[in-house]
Amino acid sequence: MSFRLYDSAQRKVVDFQPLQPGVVSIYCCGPTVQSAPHLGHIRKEVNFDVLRRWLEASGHRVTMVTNVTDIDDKILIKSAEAGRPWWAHAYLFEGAFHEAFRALGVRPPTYEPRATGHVPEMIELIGVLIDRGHAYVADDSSGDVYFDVKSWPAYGALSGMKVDEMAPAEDADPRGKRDPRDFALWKGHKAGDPETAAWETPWGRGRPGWHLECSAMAGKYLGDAFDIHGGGLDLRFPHHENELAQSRAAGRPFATYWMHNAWVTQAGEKMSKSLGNTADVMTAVRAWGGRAVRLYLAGPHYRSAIELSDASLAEAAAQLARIDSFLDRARANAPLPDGAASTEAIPPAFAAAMDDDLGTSAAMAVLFGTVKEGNVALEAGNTAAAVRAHAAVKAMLGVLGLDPDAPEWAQEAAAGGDLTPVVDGLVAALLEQRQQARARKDWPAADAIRDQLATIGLKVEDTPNGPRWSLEK
RNA sequence: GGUGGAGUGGCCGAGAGGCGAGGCAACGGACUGCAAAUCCGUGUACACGGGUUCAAAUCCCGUCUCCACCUCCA
Repeated sequence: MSFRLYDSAQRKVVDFQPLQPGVVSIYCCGPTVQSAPHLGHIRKEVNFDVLRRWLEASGHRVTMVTNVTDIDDKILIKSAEAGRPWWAHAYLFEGAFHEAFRALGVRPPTYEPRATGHVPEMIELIGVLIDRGHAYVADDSSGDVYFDVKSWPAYGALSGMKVDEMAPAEDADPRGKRDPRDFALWKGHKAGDPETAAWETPWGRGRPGWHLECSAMAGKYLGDAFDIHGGGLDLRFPHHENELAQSRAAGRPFATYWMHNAWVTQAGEKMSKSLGNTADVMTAVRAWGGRAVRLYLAGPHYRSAIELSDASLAEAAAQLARIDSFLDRARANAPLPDGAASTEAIPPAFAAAMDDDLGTSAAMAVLFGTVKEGNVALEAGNTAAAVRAHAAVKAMLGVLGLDPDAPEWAQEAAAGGDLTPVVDGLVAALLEQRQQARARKDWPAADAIRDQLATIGLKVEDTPNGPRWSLEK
C-alpha cells in the first residue's frame, strides 16, 4: 500500500513517487501577514499538517517549507492605515498567525522563510529569466520587471487556462507591460512608498513581486526540484501558474505534484476578506476549544468545501466528546503499556483511507468504529481488547493531530489541568456528602448537590467505580 | 466569454455501477434511585427529465440551481 494523491495539474489521483525514496519535500504557500488569520487560512495549515503527519507515520522523512510573505501591497496599505511601519505591521500579524497555528496543534514547518530575507535569491532568479529572454525591464522607467508570458508556451499548464481566452483585464492599465497577461517579478519603487520597502537591484530600487518570492524560497530550501507544492485552491491561478512558469523558464523542474485544499464557506460562499464573512480563529478556539476546531477542519476531505456554522462546530465538539469520553475511561480501565500507541497500532483500514488521497472522512469512520469496539470491550471487561482499541485510537488521533496527550495540546490541557487537583479536593467533600445521601436514599439531597455542581460547570457521573466529575465543555 | 467544482436522509458529511461510510440530532429499549456515559435497535437519502445496463446516487445526454478561478485572496 502506498500513498496516492490528487494532482491538481493532472487532475486525477496518481501514485505518489518522491524524488528520493522515503524522503518528501513540500512547499506550501504561507500567509501574507496583513491581518488576523481566519478559519479559511487555517484550514490550509491543518490540512497540510495532516498530510505531513501521515507521510511521517507511513515512514517518510518530511521537509516542510512554509513561507511568510512580509512585504506586499496590502501590507503597505494596511500598515499605513494603522499608522505603524510596514515591518512592524507584518511582524504583529506573523505573531497572530503563529498563535493560531499553535492553538490548532499545527506543527511548525521545518523552515519558515520570510520574503524580505531572500531578496538576493530573487535577484538571482530574475537575472536568469532576463538572460534567457523570459523577462524584461518595463519600458516606462517604472523599474518594474515583468515575466514575458508569450515567451513561455507552456503557460497555463497547471490551471488549464489559455492565455488568449482569459477575460481581458478590467483595469486595462498596461503600465510598462508588453502583454496585459505579463506579471510582475519585481516592482519598482514608487514615490510615496516607504523608503525602507525598497531593495537595490541591477534594475533599480524596488520590492519583490509576490509570485517570484515563492519560487526563490522554494528553490533555496528544497532545491530546483521537489515533491509537493501546496496551497489553497484560489492560489492555483494565477499564483501557482506563475510560480511554475517562472521556475521552469529558469530551468528548474520545480514541483512534481500540486495539491490544493478547498474553502471554508458560510452560507455557501467562500470565506474571504472582500465578502466580509470571515471567522476569527482565536474566537472559535476560545468558544469551542482548539481540538474541536481542528477536528472540524480536519475531518472532511481536504478537497471538499466545508460549511461553517455554530451547528457544525458544535457537532465537531460532540464528536470529540465521544472520543474523549472513551479515552477517559480507557485511561482508567485499560491503561496503555509504553509505546503501545505507535504507528504499528494504526488499523489497516485507517491507513488505506489515508493513503487514498488523505481520505480523512473514511479514516474518521474507522476511528469511530474503533471507539465503539473499545466501548464494548470496556463494558464487557475485556481488558486486552480495550487496550488494543485504546492504542489504535491514540495512534489514529496522533495522525490527525488530535491526541490530547501530545505536546502540542499541553497548553490547552494545562488550562484546566493545573487546577485539577485543587478542584478535585474541593469537589471530593461534596461528592462524599452526596454519596452519603445516596446511601440513605435521600435522592433530593443527592440531586441538589449534583445540580449545584452543574451550575458551576462541573458534570457529575456515577460509574461502577464511584462518582467522577469533569468540566462541562 | 474561458476554466473548474458541487447539488446525498432532520442536519453535517463520505462514496462513485451491485452488500445502507461515519457523525450529530430524534425516537424506542438495556443499564441507573433518577440522570450522565455506554450499548442494542429504528431511516427504504442521493437536484430534475430521459437513456445505457441483469443492476445507476455512481456511466451517457439534456435541464435547473449553486459555488469558485480568470484582479489581491488559504
